[in-house]
Amino acid sequence: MSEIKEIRTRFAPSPTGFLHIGGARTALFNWLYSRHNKGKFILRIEDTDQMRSTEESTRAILDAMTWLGLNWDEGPFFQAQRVDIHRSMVEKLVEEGKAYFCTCTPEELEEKRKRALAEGRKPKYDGTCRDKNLSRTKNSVVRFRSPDVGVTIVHDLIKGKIAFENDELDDLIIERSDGYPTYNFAVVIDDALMKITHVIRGDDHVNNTPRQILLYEALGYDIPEFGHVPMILGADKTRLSKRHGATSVMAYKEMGYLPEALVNYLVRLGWAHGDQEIFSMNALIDLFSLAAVGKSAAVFNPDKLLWLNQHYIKEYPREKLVEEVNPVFVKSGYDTSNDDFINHVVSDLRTRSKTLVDMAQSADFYFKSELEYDQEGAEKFLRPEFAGHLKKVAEKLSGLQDYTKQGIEDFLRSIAEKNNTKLKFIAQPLRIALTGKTVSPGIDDVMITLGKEKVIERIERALAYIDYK
RNA sequence: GGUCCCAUCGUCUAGUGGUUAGGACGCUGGCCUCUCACGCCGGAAACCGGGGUUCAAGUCCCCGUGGGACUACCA
Repeated sequence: MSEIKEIRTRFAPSPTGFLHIGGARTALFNWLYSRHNKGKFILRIEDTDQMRSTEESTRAILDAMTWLGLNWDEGPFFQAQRVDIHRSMVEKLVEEGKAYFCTCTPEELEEKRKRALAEGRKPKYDGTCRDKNLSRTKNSVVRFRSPDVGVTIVHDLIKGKIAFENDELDDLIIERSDGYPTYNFAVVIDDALMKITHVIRGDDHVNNTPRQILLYEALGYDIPEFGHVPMILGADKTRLSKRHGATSVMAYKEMGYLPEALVNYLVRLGWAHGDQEIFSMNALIDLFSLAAVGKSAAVFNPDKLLWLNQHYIKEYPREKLVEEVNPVFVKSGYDTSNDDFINHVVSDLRTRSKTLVDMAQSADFYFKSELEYDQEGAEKFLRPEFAGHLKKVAEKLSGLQDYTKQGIEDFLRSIAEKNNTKLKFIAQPLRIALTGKTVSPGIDDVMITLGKEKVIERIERALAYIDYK
């Protein structure tokens, strides 16, 4: 009986910008895999690029993770704070003859690379310093002595077996002249020391994997499992970027998306469970597996995300939806102090809003004290021939006992009947009078939400408008 | 250029040798109806090409083609 190892995954973004859609999905897959296996999810910030890393970015990434509900069990660890460890490992490799100092300048390297490319050779390091047995100098770097024979096999959980000829791999730099480790080295050290069992990341890293495996071996570490998830592409099938619209997770929050919608959308990009489209977080934790992750790149489809968002707005528990939309209402300048009123507004609009921002926009008439009438609608329905109907409604409304959806509908229908007209010719003028628009929630719902008093007030104002005209 | 990955409707995908190739978004026809939505019913829409293997191939193999990634003292 073999010992059962705790599953440990990690998300290791570099803080050089916001958390984007692709990174979020990678984080999500890691999170789900650890949760499904009752393991641990570790967050590590890869900030060894001192030039490009910022604290704001770190903050933004953490915020976005939190918003999505991707909580971490350990960290955030900061790679730059671990350079002493990395350096000591570099030292160890040098001592063991598995790494060496190199004094080739970037300019020389660039020159050689260009020439190799021009002559149709592979632009890999030519080993100039490999056997010179140099020692550290001011601008020296440390290179890994990569084996030039043999084959390195990556057993990828998603893509299967991938073989690389070792002579394709060159002696990569593991420590830069500024003393900081490079990505391929630091990531190996940290993953090994943090006991990461499953490295799940974008498939732009597959070509790095054999180098990293060689490093694991040189360092004497156990090699983790790898799973490379396909990229997310834009509509033109190139790597997703700003050109394709919003790519920042938090931008979607600003646009009125619900985190559940984004998570649900993201998980379905590359992963499927039969025909199922809608997944709660708990369902995902229960069902997620790397075996069901597809191998091919996926195109980001904003329309489907929008549909999911609409779905979640429709299905959210009302209290939760009210909570989510409240800040958006406040931002629009609406008075949200009356809970009962807001509850009604949200109920009226939830089946006709694709985003929270959308909802706030169409909710404006509930909060305005003076309505502006939609021009076409007013011309069509705020006319003398409908004034009588409106007047009747206003007059009789105060006496209406059954102020409910059904009661109001019966009431309006009876007025239509008595005036020998269709409900439509009562409802439409009423709609303009109460909402200023030709499009709104059901007129009965609007009346309930607004309350008798405001309804009568707005009808009177509309009547005045008709007279004035 | 080299290395590596990928390939089912426009898009996301189901499919693990025998299916009328299924679902979803979008598009579209209809129903419902006080408008708009929601909801419901229906429609158009796909196995990149060529060779094998097999009684049988979207599914396995090979070769093309197309797309993508990497090829940094970025991660």
